[in-house]
Amino acid sequence: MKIATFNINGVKARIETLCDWLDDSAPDVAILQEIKSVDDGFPRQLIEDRGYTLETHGQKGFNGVAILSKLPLEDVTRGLPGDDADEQARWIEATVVGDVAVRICGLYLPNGNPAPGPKFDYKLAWMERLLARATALLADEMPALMAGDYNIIPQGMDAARPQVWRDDALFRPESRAAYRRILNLGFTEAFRTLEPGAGHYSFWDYQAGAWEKNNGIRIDHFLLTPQCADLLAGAWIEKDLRARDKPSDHVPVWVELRP
DNA sequence: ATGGCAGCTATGAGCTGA
Repeated sequence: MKIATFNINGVKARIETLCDWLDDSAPDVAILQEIKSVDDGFPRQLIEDRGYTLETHGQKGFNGVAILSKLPLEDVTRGLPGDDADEQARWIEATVVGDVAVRICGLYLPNGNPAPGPKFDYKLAWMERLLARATALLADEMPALMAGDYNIIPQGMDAARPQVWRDDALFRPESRAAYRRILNLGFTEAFRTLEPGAGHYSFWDYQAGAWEKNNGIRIDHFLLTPQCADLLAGAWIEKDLRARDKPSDHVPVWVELRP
């Protein structure tokens, strides 16, 4: 089973890119972020025509996450537990029922800039709630993964120019420590586990020729529970998509799970 | 990453993103 996470930066602006990608790359499951659309505004028919079941958790204008699957989806939940007042659509869960059932959590972690400030506080508070959900997932002792745009540069090697990001919310010590606390519960970060080298990125800014200069960062990640890590057969970044017409500023990151 | 780009919005100049 091949699973991809992809921050598409607006489903209405990216629908042609998204459909071409589904046709060409054929993920069994796609976890999308920044759909920037309410649920009713999602071009559902184009997705279903391609054989996908679609579950969305949208919001007007910003944020918004979705899960697409060629296999049945069960037990869908929306919203990260822990703060009923949080209205930002950044979390969706569903169980994919294939040869083995896998709990899929799709996330769009807050950016947090400028730091310090209220947006940075929201990021860290959100990560505390993520830690709690991650702890509960581990306690279930089932194959499960949390994937999406983490807005975290885990290490210096995950940025072309790490010194530029030193004070940024994506790289500040508090952000990376919060990310490590989750990892250290016992999760496996799929890509880094299989690819120890530097120079692999999942985002290049639209500005200042970042793509042409390969001035990227790696901020889209798959975190696997031990039972899911046992199934890990591959992990890669679909970098080529960034060079196409009307690209997102992110590219898809993949894992393959094999029972 | 510095403004420069891109997408969104009670259509418009302002917000958000990373």
